[in-house]
Amino acid sequence: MMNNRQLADTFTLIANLSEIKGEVIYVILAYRKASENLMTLGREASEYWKEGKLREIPAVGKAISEKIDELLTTGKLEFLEKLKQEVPASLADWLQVPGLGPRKISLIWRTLNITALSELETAAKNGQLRDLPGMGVKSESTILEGIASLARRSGRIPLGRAYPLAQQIITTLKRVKGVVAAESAGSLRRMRSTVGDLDILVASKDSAAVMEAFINLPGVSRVLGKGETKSSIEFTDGVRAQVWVHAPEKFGTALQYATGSKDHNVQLRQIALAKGLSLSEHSFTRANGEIFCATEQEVYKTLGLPWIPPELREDHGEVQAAKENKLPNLIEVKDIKADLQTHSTWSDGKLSMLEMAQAAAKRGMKVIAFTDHSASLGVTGGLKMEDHKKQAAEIKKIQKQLGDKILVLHASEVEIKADGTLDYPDEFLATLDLVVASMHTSLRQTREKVTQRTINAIRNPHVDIIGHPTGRLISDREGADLDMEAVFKAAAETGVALEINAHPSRLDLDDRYARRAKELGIPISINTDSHSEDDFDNLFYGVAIARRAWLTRDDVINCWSTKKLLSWLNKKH
DNA sequence: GCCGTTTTCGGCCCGACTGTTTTCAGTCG
Repeated sequence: MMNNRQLADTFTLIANLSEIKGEVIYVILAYRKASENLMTLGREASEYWKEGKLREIPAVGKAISEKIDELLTTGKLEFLEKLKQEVPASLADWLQVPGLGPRKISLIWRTLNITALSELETAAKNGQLRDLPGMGVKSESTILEGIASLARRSGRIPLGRAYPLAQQIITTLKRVKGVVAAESAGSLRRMRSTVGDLDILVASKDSAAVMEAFINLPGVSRVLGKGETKSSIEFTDGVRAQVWVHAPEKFGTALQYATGSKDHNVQLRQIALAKGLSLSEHSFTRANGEIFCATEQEVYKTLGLPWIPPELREDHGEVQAAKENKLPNLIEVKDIKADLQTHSTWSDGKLSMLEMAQAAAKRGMKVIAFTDHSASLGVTGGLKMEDHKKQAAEIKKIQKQLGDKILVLHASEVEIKADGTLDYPDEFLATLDLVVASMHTSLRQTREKVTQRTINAIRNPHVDIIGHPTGRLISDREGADLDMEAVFKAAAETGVALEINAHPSRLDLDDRYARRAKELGIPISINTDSHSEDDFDNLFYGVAIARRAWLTRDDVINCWSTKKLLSWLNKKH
């Protein structure tokens, strides 16, 4: 059975090959849109299919639902097979080469009759491209550089890497004379868990000075383009950044435009048109003049809408919600009062429990749970049952030192073992204040096995939270092949919380699953999984994912009062 | 190919930048 990612990949391939073939652009956009929506869907398309409700998926209409049906029924798609005979599938890879688009690919392929990327590289090196119509020596070297840059780049950039890098750039640009404001934009500002490149927007009347500073940032290896309003660069590690400079009085429309998403912006432009206005990054224009917006608030106000937080701007219902004044009151970092997964020197943490508790208290936490690993996770120095007596004694001791600054909970991150049992017996789990159950091993088990394993843990009467439920590591490994809908069903029935692990290499649950979990009334827990003091600052990323999932403070157990949290925990311990 | 408080047909993706050109086509976000 094909999963959402495989379906999305199929429709992206159809879009790419159709584009090279020369299909009308709107057909291609429709396939891309459907592909994107499949990727961000909180449920498997196969579930919709079983219910006969495929067309409830946004951007899936008659033609695409029929194709999904064929793919799920037979595993194949006649339409795609035919398309591949017209346009060799390997040409789709060429689109990844920066500077190469469908027109040039089509031209090169049809005239030189080559289809492999390696053949393209050879042709460029041999000077076979420069005589093609509309191409020259420069386009040849652009293509060669593009192929080389493709090899250097390793896919999308994790948010945890992109965000600090962008902050550095913003700090530098803010020091340039004439700069009034500088902010991140694009998917970075929307806080997607990975971003394609870094988008930055600057308000200044002196664009030249900003551009000069931008292309001279440390670590820049290539300047990909430099103009008056837009420039882009590539760093030695292949990361790309782009800056727009607009006059301060246009900053609102420019920031709104640059933040996207594309589909969100399309929605806004349509509302503008209905009001007789045309919205661009520069201004609103109408028959009798222009309206300039220095802030985003003014942009949304002009459209008759409340300001929409960037994390929601994915065209996932936020414009409709804004129209009805039903935008969620999104959770903020300051709402979080408890960190329910942290590690100390008792297992693989870097600091003592006292040091960790003090660091958490400094950041406004009222409760910290030490969830040092259980015994079977040997590499982490996991605790045997008898070790817990000593840990409990130390907690008693440090609690006296800490006073009422922060409450320390004696907990455990208990391994969900490959056979589906937990690392400690139930009688022991009952004695702990809190139990997080997580999987770290055998994540590649079959869907049935790994799903059942997780459900077993959820159904254990003493488990409070499932830690990093899918086990994914961003840009490193896919999560387990879980039947998430079955996992959600069990969690909804038992009231077990699912974690949004805030570590930027995890961010697990991701936003689409967290949103689905909320829909089903499942409590969410946002934890840093801290192993050192700096790790506590990752909370910000976890909250960002929660905001992308439309969560409010009521959805997240870490925001509850200590009293409410303890009474929730006491039911199981 | 999708979608509908203007539409079941006609919109939807438009502006900046580059390179190859002599007024524009292709790429990108």
